[in-house]
Amino acid sequence: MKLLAIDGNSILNRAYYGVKALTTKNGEFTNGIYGFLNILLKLLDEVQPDAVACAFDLRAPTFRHKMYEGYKAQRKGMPNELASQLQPLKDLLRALGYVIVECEGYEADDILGTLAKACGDAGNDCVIATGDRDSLQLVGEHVTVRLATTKMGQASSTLYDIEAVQEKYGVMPEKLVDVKALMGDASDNIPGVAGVGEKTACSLIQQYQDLDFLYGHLDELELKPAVRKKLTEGKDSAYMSRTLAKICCEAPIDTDPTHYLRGEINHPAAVALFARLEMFTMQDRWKIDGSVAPAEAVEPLEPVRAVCDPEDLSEIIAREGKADLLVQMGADGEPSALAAWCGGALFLTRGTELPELLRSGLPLRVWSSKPLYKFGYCNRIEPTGIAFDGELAAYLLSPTSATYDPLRLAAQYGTPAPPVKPAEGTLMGEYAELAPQAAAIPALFDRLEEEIAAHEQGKLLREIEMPLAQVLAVMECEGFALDSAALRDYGEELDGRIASLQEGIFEYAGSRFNLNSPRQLGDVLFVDLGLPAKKKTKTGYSTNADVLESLRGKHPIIELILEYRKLSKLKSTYVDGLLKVVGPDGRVRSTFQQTETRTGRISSTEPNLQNIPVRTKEGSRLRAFFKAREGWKLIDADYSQIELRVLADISGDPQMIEAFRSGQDIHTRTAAQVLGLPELMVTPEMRSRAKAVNFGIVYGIGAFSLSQDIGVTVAEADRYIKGYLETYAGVKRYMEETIRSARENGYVKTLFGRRRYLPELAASNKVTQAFGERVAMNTPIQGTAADIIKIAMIRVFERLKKERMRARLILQVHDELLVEAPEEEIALATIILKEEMENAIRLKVPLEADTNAGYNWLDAK
DNA sequence: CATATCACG
DNA sequence: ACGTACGTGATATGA
Repeated sequence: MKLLAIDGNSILNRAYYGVKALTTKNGEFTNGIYGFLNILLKLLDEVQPDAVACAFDLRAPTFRHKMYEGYKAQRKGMPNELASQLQPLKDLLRALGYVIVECEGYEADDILGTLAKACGDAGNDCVIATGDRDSLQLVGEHVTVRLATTKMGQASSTLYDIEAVQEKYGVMPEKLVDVKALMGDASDNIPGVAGVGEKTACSLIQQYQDLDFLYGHLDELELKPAVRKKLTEGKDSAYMSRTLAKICCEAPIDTDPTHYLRGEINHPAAVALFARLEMFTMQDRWKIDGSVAPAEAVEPLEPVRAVCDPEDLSEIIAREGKADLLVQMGADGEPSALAAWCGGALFLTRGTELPELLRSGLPLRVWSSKPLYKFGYCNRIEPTGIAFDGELAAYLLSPTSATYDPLRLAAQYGTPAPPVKPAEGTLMGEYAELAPQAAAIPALFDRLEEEIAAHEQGKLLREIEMPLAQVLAVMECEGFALDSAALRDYGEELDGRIASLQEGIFEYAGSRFNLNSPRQLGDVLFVDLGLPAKKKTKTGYSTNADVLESLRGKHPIIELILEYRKLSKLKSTYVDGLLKVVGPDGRVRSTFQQTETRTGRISSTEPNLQNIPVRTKEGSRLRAFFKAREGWKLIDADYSQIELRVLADISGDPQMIEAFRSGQDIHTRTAAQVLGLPELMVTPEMRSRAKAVNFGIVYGIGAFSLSQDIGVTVAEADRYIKGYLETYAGVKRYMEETIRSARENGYVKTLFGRRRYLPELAASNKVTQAFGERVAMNTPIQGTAADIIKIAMIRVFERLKKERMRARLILQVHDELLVEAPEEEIALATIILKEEMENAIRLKVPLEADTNAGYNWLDAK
């Protein structure tokens, strides 16, 4: 028998400090667990044990602690980020079938000692895995220690047997306690003998074996007078230290190694934990079945009957009056497979019935409705029965998750999928993958609905997110026309300019190198040309625009590099990037992600149409290539200062409310109010600083960053902020109150009940906490603005439909909507846009939207 | 696959 | 003593 005995606390500790910060998208810290599992995998591979015991400290005062109060008293408590990982780690180890050993009044060390001794006595082998050198005293004929380390995320361990200990310390393992008795151990608060360090202690024990002999013959031994004096004075301390250092080998635990044979894996529990920790690769490495294998389900569930390829699915559903659907959509936007839960049975089909089901208007609960709306839009069907979207519900419940997978969520919410049993005469075949997912859905939906209700997010889900899915679907189908030919020409122009800039840069540099490599560029600028380096990154010198800007005028190469950067960004990301994704009909179709951001905004991918250049003249030329179709125009409408208006509303600050009601320019007004001047006296510089402060306030301002932004001293920036918060005392109160309530509840929410959890606030790291506070201040503002424009989008969509217009929404850019309309509809569509945006909700201040029409996006802005 | 950079609100 | 504004996505380099 070979037993692997693990010092759980010590290994977790090593793992935590050895693996860089790692959190789930939710902010839960996971680096210690991750490192622990890595080390464990490695150990299992190296040691090939028959049994494994994982020992952990209990928080209760320990046996040794009681003997000497100073012991470990000063040892710093675990940081919160580590302590929070202990319980999930233990749960996970248990789920993986390992036995956890804890013993009231004893430390993990003592448990290891007891196990090692019992193994040795019985002639079994014991390998101790720890990060702590204390355990080396346990090494013996049958006992070895593997000292684990994690360097740069790489797990490795060093093997210590009797020979290795002797080589390293020059004494037998069991004498290490005597060495420690003399030298002490600051980290464990073992005093030792004052003035005796490692060297002296080792050589004394090498010569005289142990404490008893040393003190028994102290007068006869040849010792330096100074050493003799120290030893004499430190005798009591030495003996007490030895007691403290000696690991107890008689903890009342089960020492039969067969007790520690690995048990059955609890797949559902493991899946749930791995999902929560977002360790999907790790889950695979532990060979955990993500589909929650039926045999190991916590409570065996009745298998559900699956009927494959029924001919009359629509009839069955019509009879039942409702169904839960999981539709697999192909790349072409057509359904490739469909699973329907109806009347307690599962029906699997190829998806040809989807049109009929969508047309029926029967209440359907689905996972991800947007693809269904897209399919409907392409096939001139308006699905009216979609009653619940599980994916959107899961997003609202936890907007920080990385993915929303029904099986993982079912595991997380404790609603495991029942096993699926094909009905007689049917073969699962191509549904093998869909069926287990579909089986998870009804119970998960029920659970999600309960949770949504408990969080009071029913309106948010049903009146905002779910209707929005249809609006986004239509926007994705419509796309945005791009003048590819003109864009290609522009690309060629850019190529020419980029090439000549590059030549100029190489000329100044005196060498040719890869200009796109910040590392190579850094070497050229700060080594070859000897320019002063401003900032460093992890990998070298920073060469970002801020740095380059500050070097302007120091060398003519700088200007060229800035220009090169600007143009090559335009060429590669926008010209080439967009040309790559234009459809055969000359339109680009973005995907709008509705479950991506932590604040409730939507995002846009492949291509991202929410970051098309506009701030520089050169960049905004790109917008001219985005155009309306023949005979149509674009209407652009954007909210004016929506975030500040939201802030005025939720803070209720009378000054700020008055500022917006007055209809004056907000930044000028802010400058005037803060500085106590009439608005006419506000200079452009004052206005621009006030504007920066306004922005800063929304983000959770800091004096340092503001000073960077507007180029004043930190002290001056600090004065601006103080002045601002004095003028708008209601804003100050809001910020404080929001943080307080975030600490109390663990989350912040928007006006419409959208939540974001903030585990960062509980971190022990000050920087992390400060970040949590800024997020707490910013999220309700950004999130409420996101809620509002979503409402506006739904209203615009509905109005255009009701008025039977051909105009349609094609894009949203956070505070801006773009409508494409036939020329004859422009006037009406413009009014509709403006009205619906400004009236989406009634705040304490008016909402304003500015509109503009044009043949391309540049003109319309 | 991580890092640096830069485009947007 | 330290790090430094909120939220995104795409591209290129280099380990």
